[in-house]
Amino acid sequence: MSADRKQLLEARADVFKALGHPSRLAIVDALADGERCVCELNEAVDADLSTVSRHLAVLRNAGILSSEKRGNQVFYRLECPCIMSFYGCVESVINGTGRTFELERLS
Amino acid sequence: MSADRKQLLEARADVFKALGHPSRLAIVDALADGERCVCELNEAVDADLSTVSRHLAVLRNAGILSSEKRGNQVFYRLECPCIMSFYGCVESVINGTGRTFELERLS
DNA sequence: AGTCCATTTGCGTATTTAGCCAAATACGCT
DNA sequence: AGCGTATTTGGCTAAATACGCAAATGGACT
Repeated sequence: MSADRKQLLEARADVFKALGHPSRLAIVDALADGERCVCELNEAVDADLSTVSRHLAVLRNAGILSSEKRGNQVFYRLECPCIMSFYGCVESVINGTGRTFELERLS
Repeated sequence: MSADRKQLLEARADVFKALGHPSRLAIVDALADGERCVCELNEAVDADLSTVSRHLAVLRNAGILSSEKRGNQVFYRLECPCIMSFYGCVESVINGTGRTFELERLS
């Protein structure tokens, strides 16, 4: 396997790894319809604020979120809303149906 | 957060977690155009056969792959090929462009 | 029963990740 | 400068994950 390919696979894996935690998916959901500050996200996640902050860092490092400080607060937003389009397929995996819903057209 | 929602988020996270490893993504790629036996997949992955076997188990448990034993070989296949459609968006996350390529139409 | 082949599993170790608390930082306001 | 609010970071512990080696399993064939 070439070094380039290995790098590509690692880069992709990092994105999926970042999505691989329920709290982080809750954060992504909460950002689906626009930016939120950390304190709002904290309410969506049922974990210590410091833990939420670390989850946010994971998502930001993966390139999934971007953040902007305004005044006292830090606002996070989805960098690539296309992520929301994963769920149809993910749900089909979960249900074990093999169905692909809307995304079928793309394959 | 309701128990149902928590369960949904965990189920989704399990799928992403399963995809969150470069060797497992290499396996998924190798299965993109049809089933393969373990020994073929082993060649695609540069790791001990026992490690590959465990990666396969992770993907199967997540519902991403299914397996069938024929003769003394085990064949794996992608249960939901729609997963391949994730890459456009994932690539855009990696590139940090915010572009969504083909998937944009779906959001 | 015995052998070969393909795959999985038991087990030990090393690494990574998640979580919390407490301390640090950054900003706005007085 | 000093205070209050918002967020991040240091440090620790517990739990989960990844890995290879060696042993076990299961099927096919003699």
